[in-house]
Amino acid sequence: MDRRFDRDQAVYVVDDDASARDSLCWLLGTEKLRSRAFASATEFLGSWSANWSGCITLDIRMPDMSGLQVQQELARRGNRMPVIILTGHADVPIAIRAMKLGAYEFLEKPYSDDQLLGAVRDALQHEREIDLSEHERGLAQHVLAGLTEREREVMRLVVDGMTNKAAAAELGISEKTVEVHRSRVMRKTGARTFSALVRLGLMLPKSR
Amino acid sequence: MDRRFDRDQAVYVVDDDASARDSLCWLLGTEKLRSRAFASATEFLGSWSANWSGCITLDIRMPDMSGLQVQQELARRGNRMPVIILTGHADVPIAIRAMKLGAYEFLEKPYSDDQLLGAVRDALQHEREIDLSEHERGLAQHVLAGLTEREREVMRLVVDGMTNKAAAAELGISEKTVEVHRSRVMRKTGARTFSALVRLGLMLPKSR
DNA sequence: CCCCCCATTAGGGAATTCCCTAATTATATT
DNA sequence: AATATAATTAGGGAATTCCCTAATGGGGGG
Repeated sequence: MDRRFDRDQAVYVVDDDASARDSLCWLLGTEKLRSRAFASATEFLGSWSANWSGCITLDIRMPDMSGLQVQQELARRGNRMPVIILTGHADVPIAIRAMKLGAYEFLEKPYSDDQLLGAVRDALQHEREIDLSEHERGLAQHVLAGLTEREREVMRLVVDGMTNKAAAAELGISEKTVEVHRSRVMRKTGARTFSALVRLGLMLPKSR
Repeated sequence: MDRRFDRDQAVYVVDDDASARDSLCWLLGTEKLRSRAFASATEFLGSWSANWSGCITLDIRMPDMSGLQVQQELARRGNRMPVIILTGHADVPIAIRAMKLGAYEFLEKPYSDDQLLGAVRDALQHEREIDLSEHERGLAQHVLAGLTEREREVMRLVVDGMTNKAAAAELGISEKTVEVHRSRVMRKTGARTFSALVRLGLMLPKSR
């Protein structure tokens, strides 16, 4: 259920030029890097999935859609993989736009094998680090999702600083009930201390 | 004492070319934007202060130091002002490096007045927004700084989830003492609930 | 129809927090 | 020397949390 453990990284190669694709994938293969090739932006965006892991190499000049447009679309969809722009027809304004759109690296053809492999390795490492820090958030969301509606409600109030009594009054239920929910929340979330619960609660969708 | 209210933004113009400086400052003046000019990187870095507010326009090619080096130095010093690169001798690799160093905008000479003013306005707006969200952190740091060493110590432990008893054992002092420190911390910080204290504590320099 | 999950309430006891007053010692400031 | 601040400990009482067991009613699923 938790896709966050599909941590097999791949390099997603998007380029309309078949020979460029092939040589790139071959190069990556020699370094034991898994790659997957796409002949067009639409093909890539069509199969893209939010739980892919790795990085993307993107050509700027493609027939169906520019690489910058692909970047925009990826950003809109919440993509987390670093994007490496590879292009033979670059100028400064395009490079700047790509970087503003969040590109991780921007290489002009011709680039050396080492440049490319270095960029890919850095990107993969970067993604691992990003993902690591977001892993906790994911776990938090997961356990939080396992709470019942009422439990989340109670959690929100007590984490916000209310005493059991105040929360009970707020919800119009008995203090004893709040107590039960609260302890169940602690058990389900695995929070051993109240402060741990507060920290967890910061990831709750904000209340009122 | 709290400099965060010195919110007068200025545009800090760094360029070794006197005529470029002058025309830029004049242009900014016509739009009621305050500016301050520096004829060299060293002059600018020499007067730079952490509590300046506004944005920076930087030439890349300067005699004493390159604009990229200035960016690095600013980053090292924890500069928060957006940097706009203005240069007549740009190529793609330089542009990419500048962006990776965190440049907010990168304009090639000749640029239009509108381009420049647009970039400056965006940068100033951006800085205002950044600063707004960091204002709370600043306030937190401020109240936290008003605590004594011992109080911070106790706060760290209890916010970390320890009971008074456990914290007392950890510090080798009486539980009663911890109690006193704890309540004083609550009073000094203005935290009315424990959860508020925990949230405040998240801004404390990391513990063990 | 029975079983499980959810929400609810209850009693009771141990541990803890919260808040009050009060006192001692050391260090630093005036 | 007198004052102020910081750190320490103490007693006591009200409020709260924490943890245990126990029971009731409503919904769903098998």
